[in-house]
Amino acid sequence: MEKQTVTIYDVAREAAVSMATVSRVVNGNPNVKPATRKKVLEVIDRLDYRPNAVARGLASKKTTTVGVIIPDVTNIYFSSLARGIDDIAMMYKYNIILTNSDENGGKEVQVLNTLMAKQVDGIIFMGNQVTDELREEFKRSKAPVVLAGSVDSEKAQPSVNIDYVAAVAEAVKNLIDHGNQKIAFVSGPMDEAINHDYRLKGYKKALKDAGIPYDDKLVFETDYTYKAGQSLEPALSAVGATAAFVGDDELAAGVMNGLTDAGVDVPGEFEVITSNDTKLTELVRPKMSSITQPLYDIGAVAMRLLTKLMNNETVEENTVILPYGLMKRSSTK
Amino acid sequence: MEKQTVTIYDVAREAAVSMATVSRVVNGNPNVKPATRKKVLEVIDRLDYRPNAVARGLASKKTTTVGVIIPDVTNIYFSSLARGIDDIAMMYKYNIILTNSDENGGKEVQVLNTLMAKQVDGIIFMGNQVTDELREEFKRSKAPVVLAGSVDSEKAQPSVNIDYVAAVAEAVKNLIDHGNQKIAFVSGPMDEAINHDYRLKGYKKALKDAGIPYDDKLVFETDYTYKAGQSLEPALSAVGATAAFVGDDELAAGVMNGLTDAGVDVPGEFEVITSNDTKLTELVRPKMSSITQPLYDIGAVAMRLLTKLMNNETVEENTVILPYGLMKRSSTK
DNA sequence: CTTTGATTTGAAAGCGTTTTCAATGTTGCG
DNA sequence: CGCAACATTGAAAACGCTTTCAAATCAAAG
Repeated sequence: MEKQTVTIYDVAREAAVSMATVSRVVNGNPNVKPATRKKVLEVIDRLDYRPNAVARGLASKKTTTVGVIIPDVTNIYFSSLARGIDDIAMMYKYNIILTNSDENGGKEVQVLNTLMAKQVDGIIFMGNQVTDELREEFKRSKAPVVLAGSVDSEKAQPSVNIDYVAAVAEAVKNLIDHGNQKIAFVSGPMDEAINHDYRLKGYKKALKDAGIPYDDKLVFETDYTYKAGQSLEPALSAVGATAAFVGDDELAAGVMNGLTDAGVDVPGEFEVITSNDTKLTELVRPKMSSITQPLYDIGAVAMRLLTKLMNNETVEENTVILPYGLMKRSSTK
Repeated sequence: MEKQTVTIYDVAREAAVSMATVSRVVNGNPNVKPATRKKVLEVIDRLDYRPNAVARGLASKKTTTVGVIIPDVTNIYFSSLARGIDDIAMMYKYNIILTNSDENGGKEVQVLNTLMAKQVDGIIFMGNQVTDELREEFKRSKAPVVLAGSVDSEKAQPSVNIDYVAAVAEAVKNLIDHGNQKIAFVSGPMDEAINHDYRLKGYKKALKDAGIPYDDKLVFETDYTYKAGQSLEPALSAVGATAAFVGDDELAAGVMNGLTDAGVDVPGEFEVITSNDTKLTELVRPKMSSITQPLYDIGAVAMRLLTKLMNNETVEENTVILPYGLMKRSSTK
């Protein structure tokens, strides 16, 4: 009992018109006499005809789907962006092909290629590192690519971000204003542009502005996991830090809980401020102070930008910077 | 400077063979003389030919993409499943079209239709409620549908889950064993099958086994948000509950933090046990005791099952039940 | 050398749309 | 009533691949 598929041809026959006409009514083309349109619509309804998007894609060279490369859906920072992306995509009738990259360069390139093979109309890339190889692939892509919540030091691609340097500087200044002199900088891999080119820069700037010498013993490079943060406590205490700026919320929750579990009072003896303002900041106790970012909007704006690019509309500014803020909760004084 | 696309025809011409032969080598068909294969491969490489998946999909009636309907990517329970799904999908060369449904029946039906229009080879559905309308759509779909971490009271679709009734019963029994008599049941909407048909059933069973009368004043129906949980404290105290079973981790974090913030000691004065064993359970303080579920595996197994269905392989059992456990952390005695 | 059977190959017909271009209908106006 | 101008329609050619089927080639056996 193989399910029978009804094609545009069937509709044309039943309605006694040509395929072209059916195609017109399906696509809302106005050049169809109302009476004809009605007749066709009735047949479509009666036969329960549904246009085959693949055939449509082949003929029109538009698939109305965009590729989204995400490090890990399970990471709430990125999934928040993804939610913004999907909502706007849906609003503009696009679908999302979502793939996890684990920030693995090889996998990213491979995924990018299959996305291009699938003829996506555009691509949104999230990830902390844009390698040269990736940059090359972006260039060769006929589908526009925009980066969401992700930086490329070369600034070759359209992107949507906040001003990380300023945000981190402000966060660190806040810590300094509270009297902290030894402030740890805790981040993911330092070979990622966002860490060495932006966050660290903001950190150094704040120190410099306050006349505090930079000490690389206070820089902790680790990976973005709760566990990694949690196990940082001994080291943090060892260098005599009294505060920390952390580049990721889950990581921050880890360092905070690690501290607390070791008997260090947060924020009494140690302040921590984090970066992404995800739900997590509210779940932990004490609640974490954080740089605030319009997560959903970063995704949404990136997708909106992509729609323009896909439409060949001229966009005034390719790299958009959204506003950030600082939210004081209970992990800082 | 429109980017030129090279087609199978170009390759055929350059290699002085027919399209059929090129197609064969691209698809790894063994009926090609090694020398020919080599020649074609060289041309493919030289021209940087990449097969157009859309055309391929039209011709072969297979798109190697599956649709995934998820309530909200931002919900870590579901995103954990999604991660399992994507990994296995990738392993079998499939891509995922991911769409958020917000558990909104209308949106689900609509999304389902666009997925079918896009000719996905299969569909994975996540959501707490399978409405009649949805069930109808599933039936009419020529692509197989499997439910992941989601129940359908009619059991009409293949699915992958744990034994919710038993798991909840065990969790509640645990609470009872600790001496609690008034145990709250906190869940999302009771019109969802998973709540009224499974979790509540398990709850009642545990009570009955212990000879404790069921009292519907102890049943709290709310939505799956942190805030909702947090604001439950007054009500919880009012009915004199000393423990709660909660159907969702974020919700549970909310009730626990709400309790704590109101000065109630967890677990000293009030125990809470949650359902999904996501990362969140470890982030909050006290850490939450939970039913454990193989989240990643539920997604992975669902996807694996789907690949079999898509291949028309016979599967021994359509509804697979994965093992659960109980993890004691610090929110219970 | 033939024959025979197996291996390789190519021609061409789809797959289900969109889109172009020409043909046909229709309307308004003098 | 005739004609220009515009509205509506249809025929057929793509789109880029897979797949079937028959033709061509080849190797081994007689």
